[in-house]
Amino acid sequence: MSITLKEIAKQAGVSPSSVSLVLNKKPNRISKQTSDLIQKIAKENQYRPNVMAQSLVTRQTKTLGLIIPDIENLFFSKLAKTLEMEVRKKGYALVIVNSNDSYKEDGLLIDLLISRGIDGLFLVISNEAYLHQEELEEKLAQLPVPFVMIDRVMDFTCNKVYFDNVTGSYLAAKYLLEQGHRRISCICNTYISNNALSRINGYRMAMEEYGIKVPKEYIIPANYRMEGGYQAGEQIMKTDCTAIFVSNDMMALGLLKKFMECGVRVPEDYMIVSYDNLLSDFLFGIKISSVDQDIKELGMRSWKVLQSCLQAKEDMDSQEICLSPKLIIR
Amino acid sequence: MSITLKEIAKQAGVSPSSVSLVLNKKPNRISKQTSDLIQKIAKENQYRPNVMAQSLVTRQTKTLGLIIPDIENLFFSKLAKTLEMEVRKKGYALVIVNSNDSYKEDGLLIDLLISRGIDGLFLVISNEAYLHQEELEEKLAQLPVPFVMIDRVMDFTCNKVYFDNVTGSYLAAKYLLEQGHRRISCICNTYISNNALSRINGYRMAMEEYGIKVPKEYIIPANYRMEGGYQAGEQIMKTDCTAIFVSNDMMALGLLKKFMECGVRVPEDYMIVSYDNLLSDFLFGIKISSVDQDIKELGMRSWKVLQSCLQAKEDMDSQEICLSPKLIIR
DNA sequence: TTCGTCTGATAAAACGTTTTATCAATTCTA
DNA sequence: TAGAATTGATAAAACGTTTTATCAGACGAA
Repeated sequence: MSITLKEIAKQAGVSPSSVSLVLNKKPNRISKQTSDLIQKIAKENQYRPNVMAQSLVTRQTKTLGLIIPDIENLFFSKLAKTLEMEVRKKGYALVIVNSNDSYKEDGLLIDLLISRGIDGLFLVISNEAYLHQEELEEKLAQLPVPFVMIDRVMDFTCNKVYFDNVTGSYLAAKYLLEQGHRRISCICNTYISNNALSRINGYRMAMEEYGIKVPKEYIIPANYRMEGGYQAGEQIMKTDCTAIFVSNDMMALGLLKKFMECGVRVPEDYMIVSYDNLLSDFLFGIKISSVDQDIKELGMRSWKVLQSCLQAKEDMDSQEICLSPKLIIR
Repeated sequence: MSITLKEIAKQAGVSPSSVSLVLNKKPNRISKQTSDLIQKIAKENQYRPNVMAQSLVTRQTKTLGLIIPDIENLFFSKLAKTLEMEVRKKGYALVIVNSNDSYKEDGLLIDLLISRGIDGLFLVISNEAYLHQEELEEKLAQLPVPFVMIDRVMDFTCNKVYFDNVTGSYLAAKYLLEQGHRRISCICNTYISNNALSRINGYRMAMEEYGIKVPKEYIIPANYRMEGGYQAGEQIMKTDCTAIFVSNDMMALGLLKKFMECGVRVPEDYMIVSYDNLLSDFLFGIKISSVDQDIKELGMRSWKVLQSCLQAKEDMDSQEICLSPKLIIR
């Protein structure tokens, strides 16, 4: 059991109030001498304030929650890292929990975090959640703490920070068009999430701009993981397309695996543009342009938004921040 | 602000004690009638106990801490995921923090977590920590909560769960030997961590077994990240070796990048065995055998160890679990 | 009647802090 | 030199629980 503030007070021969005041650097009129003594004793005994006790009176836990679909996914682990580092700078700790991309877990985890006493919540919802929008909206409306939806957002009003997926995939498709391709297929996420839809829309926009009517078989819905991309590979090879826009990196990986196995060359046989730009360290030899999203920026902005809510005395207006992705050409 | 136990007591016209007893289903002599009333009021008002207040008196937070060097590293994010999922099953939450592989952070984070009131700690120390073994030993000895060192352990007695690195690298080197290679170099981590040393030792053991004296220039110390492997690539090419044991996957990645840039073929020019087996999803085309460590097992066993400490009334003997890696041949 | 035994419930301390109003002693001011 | 201002510090309440020892009343038995 570590030393308490009270015990320091006793050792220093002063009152607990003085110790608290000094150690928290609150405006006080304690003499330098006494103050130094207190600090010395605290340091020598490795005093660590009991956060529970502090929380009880200050009504803050200095703890934030982060719900993500999959911590093994580099996108989310990068986000978690940024968030953890940034909030720590302000004295907050971050409880990170994993929903396994399950809507049921989303709900459970929100309750779990709230009852643990977090001051605020970062929320990246599951893909499944898009099947229960109103339900989630209501649940979130009743949260006793401020929250920010990150990356995967919904249409109701709340704090959100996300990327412009339409522009991202528009850029991707346009690049392929500019390279002279006309028969461009699109491998997209089967989930009807906002992001998935936006990514198809951006692609369609670009195609339309070039006056191209997209044949049905060019739109290939797939599971958003590697398997999806792998399976989509078979479909692709049945079409006559010359280029592919893959709407996320995991699918791109699966697709490449399939191609590798079948002796299909990239970019000679198919030119590929992917989304996320998370593979650059891993794919050498294979040149794939990709839509890059600045995850660090995503995290920092989200923290800024949540921070403003935490500082505000009264309820704040919701903030909505949309970040622009950019295409990295390789 | 949600309703408090006190307020329920007032509404029900009973004492807080009664409410507490009833709501916690503690053995009590409250009449069914009173008990029902209390439950009803609690439910109607969506009573959620204040966890801080509870923790303050019960001295447990049902929260555990996890310190890892880098959450972006797949090894650690897998570990974090396993741990988070498992502890949650038992009603614990996990606070995950990132040390950036810095010893200073290790210390800071331990203090941070302790003062936040965790019930127990999972600890993966920084490589740097091996330069301060006694200091860390002392710090850990003074921890007010049970802890488990995971993967990167030290020689003093405490709970530890880790892999047998000697055997792992022995298997790796032996495989190369069995394939007929005799001039085998070893790219190893410059840090003098137990793991790094063990991995060199295993390699040496295998070489000795085959009666091969390892030339000095075959042992190539490098930064343990991609850059290290990349730089080591240059060195390698100056030697006459035909096979390489790379002591972790990130370095292997850097090495491969270098080779790719230089037109060096794998395995034609060099046969490579790496350590960690984390790249299988990412490297297609390139066949690299790798030493596989069952991270899920690592996590589960660590949790089991910590759990036994949490349940034990008195101090327990330290547990030490050493898991065997296996070589995945590709 | 008195004692013992239940029954239903409570009082009060404790957990470790923060915070505000207040106090006593000293120094300044005019 | 009296009053004002400053200095250095504290007392005590409050935060929301848990827990243990205790209490008052009712009932039955001797």
